[in-house]
Amino acid sequence: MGKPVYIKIMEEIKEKIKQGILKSGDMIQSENELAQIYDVSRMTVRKSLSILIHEGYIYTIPGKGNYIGEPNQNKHIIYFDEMNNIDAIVEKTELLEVNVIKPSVEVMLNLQIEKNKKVVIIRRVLHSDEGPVAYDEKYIPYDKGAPIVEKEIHYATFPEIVASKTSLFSIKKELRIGVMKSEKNISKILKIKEGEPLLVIEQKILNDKNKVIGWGKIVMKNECCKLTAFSSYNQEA
Amino acid sequence: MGKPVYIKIMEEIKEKIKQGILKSGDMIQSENELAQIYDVSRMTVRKSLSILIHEGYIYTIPGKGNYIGEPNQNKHIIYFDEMNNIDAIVEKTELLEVNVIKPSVEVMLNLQIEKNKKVVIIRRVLHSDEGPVAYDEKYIPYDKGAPIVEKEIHYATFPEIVASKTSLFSIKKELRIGVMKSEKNISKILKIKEGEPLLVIEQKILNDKNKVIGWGKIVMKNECCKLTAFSSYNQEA
DNA sequence: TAGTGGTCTAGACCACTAG
DNA sequence: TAGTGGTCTAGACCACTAG
Repeated sequence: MGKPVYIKIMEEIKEKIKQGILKSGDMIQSENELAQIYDVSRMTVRKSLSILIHEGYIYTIPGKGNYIGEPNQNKHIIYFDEMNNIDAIVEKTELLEVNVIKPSVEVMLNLQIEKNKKVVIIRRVLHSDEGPVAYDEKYIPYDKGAPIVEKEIHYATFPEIVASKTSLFSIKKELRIGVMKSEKNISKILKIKEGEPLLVIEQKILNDKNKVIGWGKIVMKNECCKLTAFSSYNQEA
Repeated sequence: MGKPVYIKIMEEIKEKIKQGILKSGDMIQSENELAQIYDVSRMTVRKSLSILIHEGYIYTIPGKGNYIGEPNQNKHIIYFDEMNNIDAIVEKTELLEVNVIKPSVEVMLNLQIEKNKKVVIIRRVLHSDEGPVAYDEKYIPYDKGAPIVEKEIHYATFPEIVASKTSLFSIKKELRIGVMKSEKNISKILKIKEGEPLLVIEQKILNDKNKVIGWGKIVMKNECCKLTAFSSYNQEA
């Protein structure tokens, strides 16, 4: 009912784009023209347009005008968090190991550290109410004197574990999704046959200066842990 | 150098959040106070805050104030498009089949159509310069009289194929990522051993009214097609 | 030179919150 | 009742574009 004017204008233009009345590359009316047409101030028009810009419907060339964008249907949003997946909610975690070790080459490369630097290893098994669903391995560069509190690690997500050192707001995360065949060790842990396909999700945690402050991978049984992603158009609306 | 004032204010507040000076749940100064402090108009302050809101740093309770949010490190952005993956760029596509068929139960359920409705099936193999990398199977509800142009299908992504009927702006996409063991047929096509693990990405295309207008799945050889996702904080900055 | 978008102001009125 | 954010205005000056 009492929709603000800027929302109405935004929706009208969006509708024209969706219906194809305005097409990719088309220039839309200038802000001044729109202000006249809708009998509002230019600032109100700009508020409408800023939403469309944010959602990717239009883009601006300063000095020229506003144009209809190219629909980028390849951008998606995915929610991932080792504790709360869509299909299986983790009921229990089992801490297999917390230790300070010499890193393997793989870990060294991923953490971008020197050879003699030690790392903290954390190994967990995540259980749903129906049994083990995922095996989780995380590595953090070891700083002398930084205590490792096992209790804190039990139910924490990776960002939370690393966050003791920095604000959760200042870290970035990178996921890498792939597959692998279940090996002997993992098969035993997850109670599956050897050779079964597993979903592998690598997590890299970066700080504000793009320094790697954590790396790990989680391998998941397929049946319980599919990932879902949504195209980002219209999502924010 | 000539950064706008609203950017500076935004960055100052963001920095305080990242450094932990302002913590989750804290209320920040009111818009009027900030306007006084920075000696700008309230509208300028609001512009700064709107960025922080959009990026998830703060949230607003009307009538009360603006508050520091909870960092949601589980939201990621992933780019996916069957033609341009990160590791393997598709050089060539091979069209195996374009046909109108009676759908299987799986297809029927996913397209949410009735039993007697026919569907268009499109089967492709995607090749990089090093050989086959993915096998792709798509289904579209068949409308009488809608021509299927093989040429158009060859290099198109799924949204592009469906888009002839609607604007690309009015569709939504849903991905589902999982794994599977390579079966006989697919093994032959991708030239791999049976039982090898494959990444499976289901794509569901929805129109404006949330009606399914396309469903398909693409299975990818692991070595060449890892997916990468990034946490969405700081991405837009 | 006329027109475009980018930034910014100083005000207004509103619904809502909370003492 | 004083204060908060939400909406909106009518103006200003700027850098930039393109004829």
